[in-house]
Amino acid sequence: MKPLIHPDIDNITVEGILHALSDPVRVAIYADMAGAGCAQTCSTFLQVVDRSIPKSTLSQHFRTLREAGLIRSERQGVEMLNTTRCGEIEQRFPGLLPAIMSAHRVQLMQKARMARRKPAGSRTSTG
Amino acid sequence: MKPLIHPDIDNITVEGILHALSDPVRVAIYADMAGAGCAQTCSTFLQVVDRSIPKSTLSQHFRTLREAGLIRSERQGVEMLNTTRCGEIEQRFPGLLPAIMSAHRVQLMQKARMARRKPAGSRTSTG
DNA sequence: TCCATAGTTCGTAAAATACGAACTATGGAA
DNA sequence: TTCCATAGTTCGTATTTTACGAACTATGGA
Repeated sequence: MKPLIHPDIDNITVEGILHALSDPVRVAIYADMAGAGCAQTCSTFLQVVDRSIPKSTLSQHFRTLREAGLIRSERQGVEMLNTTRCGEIEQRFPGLLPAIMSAHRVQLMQKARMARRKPAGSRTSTG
Repeated sequence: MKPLIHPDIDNITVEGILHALSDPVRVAIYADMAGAGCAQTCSTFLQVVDRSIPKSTLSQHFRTLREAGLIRSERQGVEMLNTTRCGEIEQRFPGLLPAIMSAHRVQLMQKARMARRKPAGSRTSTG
């Protein structure tokens, strides 16, 4: 098993962060993790991401988050404990993650409103 | 020629914005455009992005920015005038774009510092 | 030693991206 | 009107990235 890669704080890039968080599954994972306040295992997120996502795919998503510098993963017995690196990133890119998380919440709330308005799976046609 | 697609403000997603700005060429274009204060043509950015980038590729980048809702493009005679939609987006996702642009500037400044420190094209080895 | 659990890696099919060639739309000159 | 130049788009294809099942690795416990 190859050792996990955690980039040094100075090698974390804005593009890497944005790319990592531009995927709905990953941003959901990250948001949940940021809100959790304590380290969480990978499998925890099988519940967060309600679709039954293959664990190989989930593993890749964690790798992407890790190599973008967003999270730190440490083996703890048979499982893997993940924590966000938001403190470090806040130092390097002040306000970036809070703004993304805030925007993410705005979007979640809007989605919830839309779902309440039109129950079945219909979408607005946007030319 | 198909009509240009500009998503309605309510259909602009955080993921779409992050994806669009997760490319170094696109974020450079967007940053320049946001700083310009007036509409700019596509070809303007051939200078901003110093690499000689093919115009088909540049066109695709503009399309990505446009369809993510970040910019608005209007034909003006023989050329295309582009403006950011930062006002609208600020309403929907307050603070998101300023934070990304700020982080981008931090990164540019760090790169400039590094380049001054080590003139030739050498990079830090980050395992 | 054997098994279960948690996650990684590999192989391959599907999707996204880059870029040259060909095309479209507009404006100006002959 | 016809022809040409400019600015940008679209198409075709090679390359890169991503998704996911199958096989593998690492740890803990019976």
